[in-house]
This record gives sequence, structure tokens and C-alpha cells, in this order.
Amino acid sequence: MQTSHVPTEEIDIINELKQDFIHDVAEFFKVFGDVTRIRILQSLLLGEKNVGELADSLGMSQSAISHQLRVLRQNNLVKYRKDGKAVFYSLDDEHVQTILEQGMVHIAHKRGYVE
Amino acid sequence: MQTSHVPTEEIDIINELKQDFIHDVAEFFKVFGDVTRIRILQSLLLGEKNVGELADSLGMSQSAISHQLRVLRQNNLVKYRKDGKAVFYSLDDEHVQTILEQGMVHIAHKRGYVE
DNA sequence: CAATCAAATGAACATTTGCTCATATATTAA
DNA sequence: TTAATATATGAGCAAATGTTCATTTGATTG
Repeated sequence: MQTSHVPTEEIDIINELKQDFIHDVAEFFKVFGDVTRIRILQSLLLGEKNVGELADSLGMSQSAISHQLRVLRQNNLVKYRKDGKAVFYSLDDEHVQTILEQGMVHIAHKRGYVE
Repeated sequence: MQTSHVPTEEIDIINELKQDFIHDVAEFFKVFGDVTRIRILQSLLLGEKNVGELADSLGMSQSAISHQLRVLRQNNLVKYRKDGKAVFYSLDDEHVQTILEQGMVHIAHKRGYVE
């Protein structure tokens, strides 16, 4: 066991930060782990859409979509822009797109669609 | 509405494949969306470990870890190697590592740890 | 102003999830 | 073979999740 010059209190604080960090990472991935949300994100890959358009194209209720958009919003996966009565949603940043694409590539490989 | 020369039956088959694909992608991300599994994966970033070592280092029961390892196994996030009574687990492929790291980088950014 | 349309929200409910506890399986050692 | 050790698994339960339904909020139009 190695000795250290860092006080145990500070170690505790660091471990707490680490725990919080892990929690946030898991929470972030959890958002990708739902069929409806993946469908929304895929739809937004093609460009911004308002809530009604998303509900129509996915064949789901406005309420269900709105609930899921809140989850996506709160976790910074999408951003939005108001235009009159409508609210247009789009992907937040490149990380979201990268992670989504990596996941799709991984599954495509596992399924044998790609060598 | 555009016309197409592809029979509706085939379109149906394609849409079903698409649905299955989306389902698999969501299922794949769901596996990353749990604190215990993220902790296991992070631990395996440093090298292979057996079940007991994982349980000890994470301070959780052997059963809980084993249950989660099964989820990770079934979804091809980890592979394993038997050695006597012990079973050593390690990350399955680079996609897993890439996705995990992208997620951590994303959160680090969002938290302001990185410019 | 009232009426209308788009989106957000809260409560309720069924389903899923992750743990514990007990037990089973498998491998090695005595 | 029996005992000991490592891992896997099944049942059960509490907590979390995703949808529907009803209602509210907010913005535009008449």
C-alpha cells in the first residue's frame, strides 16, 4: 500500500466527485437507451423538427413525444428554438451525433451488415 | 408523394429490419446506462479482472456483480476467459472503449472540467 | 376579449430493472 | 468421494421508467 501526502478529507472529496461523475455518465447513456428517444434522435439527424412533426412521423402521441423531448432536453442531447406556437428541436452538439453513430456502427457490425 | 418500383412487401420487410435495428441500438446503449455497469467497465479499462476482484473493488455482492456481468456478456460489451475456478472478464472490442470514452468526455465538457 | 392551436405537465398505471437471498453448478484440493 | 471455493442463476421485491389521459400553459388570430 502506497503512502500519500494528500489528506483523507481531500481524498473523500475527490471520490465523491468521481462518484458523481460516474453517475452523470450512466445517466447520459441511459438517455440513449430507449427506442422512442433513439427514433427521435435519428429523425433529428436529418434536420430540425417541431413536436407535431415528430409525433406524426413516429406515429406516437404528442404527449409521449413531449415527455421524451423533455428528457432529451434536460440531458443536453437536443436544443430547441421557438417559432410562434411551434417549438423546433435539433441535436445539441457533435458528441451526441458521434455517440449515436458509433452505437449504430457497432450494432451493424455485430449484426454482420458490415465487414 | 414519390412512386417506387419496390413492392410493398419488400418495403415492409425493410421497415421491420429497421425497427429491429433501432431496438438493438437502444438496447445496446441501455447497457451503458447503469452506474454499476459503468463502474465495471471503467475497472476493466485498466485490464482484465475476475468476478471476486470486481465485487471487492466495487464493494458490492458477488451476486450483484455476476448478474450485471451477464448483461454485459449478453450484449457483447465484455468477453471472458476461464482459469480454474475463476472467470476473468475484459472489454470486448474498441467500440465499447470508444463509446465509453466519448460519453466521459462529453460529461467532462458539460461539467466544465475541460475547455 | 374569446377561440384556437401547439406544446408542456401531472397523475395513474403497467412494465422493466437491479438488488438480495437462497440455491445450483463447476472446478480444484484433500 | 467429500469439502471448499468461485461463479451463475432463479424468485421475489422495491424502485424506476414510459405511456396514456386529462389538464394547463403559452402564443396567435378573429
